[in-house]
Amino acid sequence: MSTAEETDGENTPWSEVTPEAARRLLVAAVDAFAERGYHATTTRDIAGRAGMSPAALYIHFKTKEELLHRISRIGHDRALTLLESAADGEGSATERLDGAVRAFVRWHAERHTTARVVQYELDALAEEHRTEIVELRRRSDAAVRRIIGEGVAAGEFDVSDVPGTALAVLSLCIDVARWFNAQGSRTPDEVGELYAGLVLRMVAAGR
Amino acid sequence: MSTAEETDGENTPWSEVTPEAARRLLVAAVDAFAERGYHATTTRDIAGRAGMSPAALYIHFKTKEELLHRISRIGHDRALTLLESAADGEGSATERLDGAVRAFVRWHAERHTTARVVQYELDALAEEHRTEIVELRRRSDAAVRRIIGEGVAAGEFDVSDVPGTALAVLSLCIDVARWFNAQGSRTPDEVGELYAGLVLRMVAAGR
DNA sequence: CCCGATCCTGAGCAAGCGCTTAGAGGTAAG
DNA sequence: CTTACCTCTAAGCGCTTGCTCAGGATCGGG
Repeated sequence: MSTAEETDGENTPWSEVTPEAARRLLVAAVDAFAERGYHATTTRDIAGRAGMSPAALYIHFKTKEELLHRISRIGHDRALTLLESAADGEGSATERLDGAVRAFVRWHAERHTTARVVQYELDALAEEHRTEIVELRRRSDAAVRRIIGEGVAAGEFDVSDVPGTALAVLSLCIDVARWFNAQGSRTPDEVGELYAGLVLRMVAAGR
Repeated sequence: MSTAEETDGENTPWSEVTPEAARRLLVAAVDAFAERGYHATTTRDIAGRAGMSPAALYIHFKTKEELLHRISRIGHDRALTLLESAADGEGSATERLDGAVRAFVRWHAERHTTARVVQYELDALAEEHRTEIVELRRRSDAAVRRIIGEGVAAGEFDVSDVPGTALAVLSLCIDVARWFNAQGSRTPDEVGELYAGLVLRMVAAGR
């Protein structure tokens, strides 16, 4: 609904987009795409939310699809960075999996507007752009698989189907973007805490 | 992609839709909506897939949205029936949760075309239709919550946040519709088996 | 003052959209 | 045969879509 959630933070989300007018358009597009979906959003709506005329959009972006591509690319880069730095960090596999799930879930809840576009509008991308993004997703999958695999090797986890479990863990986290509501009763931190606990139970070695 | 997956089964999925021409249109709409999304699908495309002229659609359905509503209603009815009959069946909470997850996941995998429309095109429904459907979803949530709650009461499960865990279980199952691919390496049964195991670990009492 | 560069608007084009209408073709009762 | 009904099509209406283009406003350097 509002753009408030995107306008700050420890990491100034869209700072790589310049000039400022282009950033305003992009943030407006994130809101609109998340609210109604890519195909149901008109360029007039995006421009209107950014306080500009429809033609202004085409000074900064060649097409409506380029807007989606830039959003998707930046979002996937951020999500992948979160996962890989958790996977390659220090600590036991248990600690790293806990951290990865916590960070990934927090991002999907806190930035659920962006995440919704990133996770559910993949099919609207042009062929070449989609293949680029799919490669980023493959690396996300690999990061989670790596943590779980190392946990099994270290005897911390008991998992018979590592790829399947990694898929389920990612799937669980991603779906947060679909149901999370900022007005709801849970904060992003609480959801991260809950989910990290559930995931650790899914992989925990017997006892 | 194809309509093959929808054209049979133990329960003849769209048998309640008559006459046959209307059913053909509806099945075509399911395929098209699942493939490109509701808004990106044209009435000309739906009619074309069903081998009819664009105008034929309007003899059987008043609007494009009515098609989506009927698909969504029938799909949600089926999903809810699966969950409630598992929840109210016989056996321990463990057995019932296992059965519920298995059946719900199987449905999302086997009928992933339908499920994708049912789960991800809610926002495209008219206000009155969406509130009707949301009520069905509330009952799905209640069914899962009931099983888990009873398992906790019986000492079979150890769950501190019952609503949160029920939400996560449903979320995990629903997201199968997003990633499941019929050409992939896993059968619906295998996914059901894997997921039922993971869910039981999530709620299992210590040891 | 003029200059070019940058950013934006008003007006609008071609194409495609959801949906309607007039009427054709087939079937079956009277 | 006529008549009524149901199913479907050909044609197209009114509107919205993504996008374009000629030109206006603003600014810093000469």
